[in-house]
Amino acid sequence: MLSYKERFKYFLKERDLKYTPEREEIIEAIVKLQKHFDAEDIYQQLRKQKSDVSLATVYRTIPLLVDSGLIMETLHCREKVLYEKIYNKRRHDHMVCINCGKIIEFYNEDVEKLQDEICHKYQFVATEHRLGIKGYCKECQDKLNIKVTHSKKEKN
Amino acid sequence: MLSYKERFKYFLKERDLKYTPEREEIIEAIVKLQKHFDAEDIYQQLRKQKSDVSLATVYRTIPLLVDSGLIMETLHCREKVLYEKIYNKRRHDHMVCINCGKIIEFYNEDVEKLQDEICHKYQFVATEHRLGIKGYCKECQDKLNIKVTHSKKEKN
DNA sequence: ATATTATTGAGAATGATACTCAATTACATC
DNA sequence: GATGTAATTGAGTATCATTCTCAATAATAT
Repeated sequence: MLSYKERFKYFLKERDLKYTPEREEIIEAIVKLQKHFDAEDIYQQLRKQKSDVSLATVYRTIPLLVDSGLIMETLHCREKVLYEKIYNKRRHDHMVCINCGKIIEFYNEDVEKLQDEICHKYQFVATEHRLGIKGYCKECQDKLNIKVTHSKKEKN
Repeated sequence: MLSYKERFKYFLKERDLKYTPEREEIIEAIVKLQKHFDAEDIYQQLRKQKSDVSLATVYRTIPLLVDSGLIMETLHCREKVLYEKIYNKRRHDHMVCINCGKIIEFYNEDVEKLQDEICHKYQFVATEHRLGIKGYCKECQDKLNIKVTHSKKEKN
């Protein structure tokens, strides 16, 4: 398994694109970022590294990072696109607490099986899926005094 | 089951908000809209109805429509939020063709079961979920000569 | 070393959505 | 039906993330 830098360099070469210092610094930045991040987070991390790659270049580089399989768009939150590193990580889905904003990652084998089943039925070839569950995390349930009533909708 | 208008009127009254002609015209517009739509689509439908509700009012009304359970945010496409009517409809998920953009709706009971299971494990209380599958629809598979290899990732 | 072509930064442009504010209106109460 | 009050409206402006433009620079192949 190649390192992030090597993988990116290889990807660029494949497409006759150039491996510039700016692109290297961006790779260094995303490697350091944890969890979910947006373009601005990458830009701030670059500042921390004393790099002065422009925000425009960050935006220009994101599609390359996505195409090279290093990161992927995962969540839309408050009109922002969030990314996360996916190279060398197993895929997972998300639960988002609508009270505190906490993001919980989970992996479930059955989701993949279900996807296969559904795609087969509709003659669809999937390249990816995203399952997002919104609701309340344990802490917020306690805080807000929400009672657990599994998936039963309250009548109104 | 109340009509869209009655449901909205009731919702507004509950909150001491006013049922204005503009809001009524917006309701009439969304009732006529099919499938997935955005704020601009509502605005255009209003124009067709010879209503001159402003776009600002459309944006202001959308959260009310969401809170009243008449529509819901369903997909993010090209940085736009898409909505769809959900009142009196059973919930479903989506497959989106990344070639032609076609949206296929599907309902699968097991998705709900899976959600319960996952939420139970993580002590999470779900209010909603969204499963989106991206890939290629039948027509585009044929057009692009894509072979079906269910969910096996090609090695690279 | 040179030529070619991609890349960069800066700033302007875009486009969806939100805000501001004065004028208007819905509705509860009289 | 008239009145008061708070909600609502349209128009225009503001915001904010993202994309584009363009001239200057730099990475690679030869």
